[in-house]
Amino acid sequence: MEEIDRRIVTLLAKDGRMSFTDLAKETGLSVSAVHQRVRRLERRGVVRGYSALVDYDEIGLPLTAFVSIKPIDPAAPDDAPERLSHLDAIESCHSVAGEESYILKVRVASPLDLEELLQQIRASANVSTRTTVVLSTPFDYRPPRIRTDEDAGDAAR
Amino acid sequence: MEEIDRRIVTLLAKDGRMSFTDLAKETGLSVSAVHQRVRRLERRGVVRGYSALVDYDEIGLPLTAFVSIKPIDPAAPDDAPERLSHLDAIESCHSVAGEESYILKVRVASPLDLEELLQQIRASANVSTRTTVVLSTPFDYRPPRIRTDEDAGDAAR
DNA sequence: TATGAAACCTGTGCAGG
DNA sequence: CCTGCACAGGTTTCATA
Repeated sequence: MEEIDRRIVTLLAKDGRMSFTDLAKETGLSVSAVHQRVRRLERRGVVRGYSALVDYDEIGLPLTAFVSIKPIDPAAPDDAPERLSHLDAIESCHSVAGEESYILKVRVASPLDLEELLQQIRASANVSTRTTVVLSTPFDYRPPRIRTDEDAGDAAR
Repeated sequence: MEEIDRRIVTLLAKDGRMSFTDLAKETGLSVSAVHQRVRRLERRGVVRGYSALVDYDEIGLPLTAFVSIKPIDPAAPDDAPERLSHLDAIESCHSVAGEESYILKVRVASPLDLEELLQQIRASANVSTRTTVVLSTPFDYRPPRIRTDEDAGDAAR
């Protein structure tokens, strides 16, 4: 991906509703050229979709927690993600290196709902859980800084 | 927030670029009514913004990690978030209950970049770090299920 | 890939209930 | 808080280079 595509993705990550007209102004391309590039980025999966960022307090899900899970039976096949995906309180599921096998991020309305969710997680995936409650969120969902080719050198320096 | 607003937010969380016309169709309201509601939701901060969801592998940041931090000097004033916000590899920063004080989610290009970032984190905020590397991400950024008023009872059951 | 022009569709403001 | 209308501006396609 080269410079202009990077710029487009950066802009759309910051403002997912930016118009093609504005993207064209920012990139110096014509509207149609930008249009083609955005569609291509979507098709290639560089841009996976668009989302409104929501205030979780406002929508009645003020309690966030990280839940690390570990299989009860380490010999059993690991299909935790499929077993957990029906629980829509789970926002994300990452397989991780370390003592536990997955880290989940969950959003619930109350401590009681968290308790119920943890029971569902344990029952659904046959795992033990370790929960870290979020107290506040100084920042979240910051858009990525998209690497330029020069950045590639940074790590080597 | 009542039913129609909830529906609008749900739809925009799933597709941040959905047109007002389509939102109107989905809600049964006129375009202008939807328009007013969306603007109001934005003004009230229920909708905090819009973002393109990006494939981090594709943009050259294939390595994700969770970094838990703990102050070296527990007596010092805790201004870690401000001290860390300039590091744009940090996507999110949550203050948490538990042994550590914050959990950061970071995105970098390589293990070497992760090493460098950890040094910067430790130096910038005078903290120790504990890092959990993400191996794969079965799912992420799932849109929330917005609570209906009936959901309020769930926890009590 | 790029462009400009044409056709069509949306966003937005306003008058009115 | 709703609707419908008007028009400016955005989106999308196409012919062309």
